[in-house]
Amino acid sequence: MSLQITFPDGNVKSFDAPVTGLEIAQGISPGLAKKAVVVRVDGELWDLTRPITRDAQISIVTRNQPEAAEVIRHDAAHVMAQAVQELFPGTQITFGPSTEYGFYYDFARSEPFTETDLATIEKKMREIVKRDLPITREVWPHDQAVQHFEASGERFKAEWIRDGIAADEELTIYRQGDGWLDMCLGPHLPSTGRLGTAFKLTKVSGAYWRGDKNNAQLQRIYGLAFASDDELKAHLHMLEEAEKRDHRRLGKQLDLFHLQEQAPGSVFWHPKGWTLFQTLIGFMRKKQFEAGYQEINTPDMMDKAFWETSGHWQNYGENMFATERDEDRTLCLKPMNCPGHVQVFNQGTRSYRELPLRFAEFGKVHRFEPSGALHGLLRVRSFTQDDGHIFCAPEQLQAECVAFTRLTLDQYRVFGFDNVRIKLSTRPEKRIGADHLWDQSEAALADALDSMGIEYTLFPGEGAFYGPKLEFVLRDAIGRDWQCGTIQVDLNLPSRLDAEYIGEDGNRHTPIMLHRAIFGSLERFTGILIEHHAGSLPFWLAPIQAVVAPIVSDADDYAREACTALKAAGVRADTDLSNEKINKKIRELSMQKIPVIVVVGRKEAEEQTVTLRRLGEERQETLPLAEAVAMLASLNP
RNA sequence: GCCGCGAUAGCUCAGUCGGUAGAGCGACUGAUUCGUAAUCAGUAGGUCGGAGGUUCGAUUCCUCUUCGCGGCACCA
Repeated sequence: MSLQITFPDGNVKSFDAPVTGLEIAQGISPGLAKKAVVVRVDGELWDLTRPITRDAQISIVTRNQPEAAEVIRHDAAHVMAQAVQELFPGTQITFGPSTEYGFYYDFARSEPFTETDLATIEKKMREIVKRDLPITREVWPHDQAVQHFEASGERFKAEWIRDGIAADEELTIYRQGDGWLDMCLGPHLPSTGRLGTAFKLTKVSGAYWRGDKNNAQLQRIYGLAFASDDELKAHLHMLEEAEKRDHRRLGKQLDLFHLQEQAPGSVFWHPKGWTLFQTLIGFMRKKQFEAGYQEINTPDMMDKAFWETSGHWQNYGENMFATERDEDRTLCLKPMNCPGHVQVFNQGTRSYRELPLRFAEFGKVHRFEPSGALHGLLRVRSFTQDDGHIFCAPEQLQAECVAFTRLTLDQYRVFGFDNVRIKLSTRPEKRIGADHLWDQSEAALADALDSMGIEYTLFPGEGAFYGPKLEFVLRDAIGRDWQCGTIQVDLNLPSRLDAEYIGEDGNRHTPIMLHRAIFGSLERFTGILIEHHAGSLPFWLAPIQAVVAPIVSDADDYAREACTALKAAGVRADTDLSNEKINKKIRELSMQKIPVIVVVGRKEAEEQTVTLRRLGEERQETLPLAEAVAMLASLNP
């Protein structure tokens, strides 16, 4: 027997007998063998100890390569599972994959794991790493695997093999040391010692077996794992930084808003937060006016019967708030603005000449979100949408999509979001509306993007039952994605609510309706904005844009004068006349993320000048008061 | 909604193996007027999330409950 192994550099080596990746690596250099994690065999990742029995192209994957991290993380999950079973006999293993920065493993155990257990488990993991147990791959027949797991009380594993793995599929078992084993696709490291030390257990939580809430509740333990200690350290540092920009923390620190238990999921906006909120609305109001929208306002509560007609009660009634009064009618708080907008459209007789008709509303909607889903400003039960509905003829669809996409991307850029991705979701299995309308609608969305040369990702079957949609996903300063804007074609609601217009041909037609939003939820967008900028909002958005800080109290009057001048020019200004040294004032105002500190001392008062210090800069700039006022005022839109 | 954890001064947090609580910052008062990230001193401030229970006595132990946090599920 002879086999040819081809290396990445094109070199070929012959072997007389099956050879493992580890042996090949050792043949090259002991250093390589030590750094090796897995071996790539004809594009597939294999265990280093798995014999290669055929001609193949191979490359040794070392731990500093990106593919290695996943193997290391997956191994960490297995080592953790073994540690848990050694420490807590009777705990069942289920499933434990690698994640973006680490791993988790779901366990079934009647007693809950506590935070202190994490330290114990982690210690045991380090012990298993030290034992340097060999990890070996075995192929088992299905029956044997089912029998084994059932005999050892691993009912979840047995179920998974019975239901989840086809009989003709190869079933691999990974043995860690003598006693412990798990069913797994692999690949794995040759021994537990290679895992290294760069891992850390982070949290314990609940999870449902196979992700279904009707199934058993399992306990999930999360951990981080990296190829090197430095990477782990860097990641922990990053997490700390992310925590510092948490909008809930900054909301308190910067006195923007608060939440309290009497109003779960609803926001108390403080003056500064509301200023920011209103600045966003004002900005969008202006942009939408320029884009041909007419702003309207529709009722917050409407008869339940109306929501039955629109179909919302049947589909989403579970999540709607309804009144309870001694009346023979029930009113519902609106979860969406669209039915109201159709009512405005329906007043009078509409002509094709009026189309496209674009309505906008900064409407506050209420949705009964599950208690466990609430999260600061990002997931609330009452929120304000920058909602809009466009009523148009089919042939106007594409142009409207183009206009909206342009408007949306322009606005995001202004807010500092340059990285925006677009998702196009098309017809699902269960849907209403004729296929030719779906054809037309999907084409309108796709052609709109193509005509602008904008890339997008297709999500077949992910559209709403009433029409296809585009979704706009923002990537923030630390790489997190947020879906905000959307435009959705609605082939359902107009006819359901009897919307009609008289066409050029004199006949009645049902308009096509587009739902669209750019911010989505203003509350949520505000939260995203706070986190994206880590609280240091750009000048034009900052609730307080400039604070005049006198150095000595002799300059207080001049400080007031300067502040008045700034306010008169439309700058959101304030004074800091506290009896503190300028050092303290600079510190406090910097921590409050005030974009511009206007320092005035005796010299400035005499010369009618001001000294500006911008947030995050030590550079100072002294200039005449009038000039400074004009300059700062010009920064506002 | 589910699993787990938590709730102490305006904020951040310490504490009490059951004997009615402390710090720093902030607030207030006074002194200080000091040119770019914390001047000094003093004072006030808490039914220890809510309701029940055990106990001579509960902020501490138990039960329920509300809200929050971390995930899971959900997100029209």
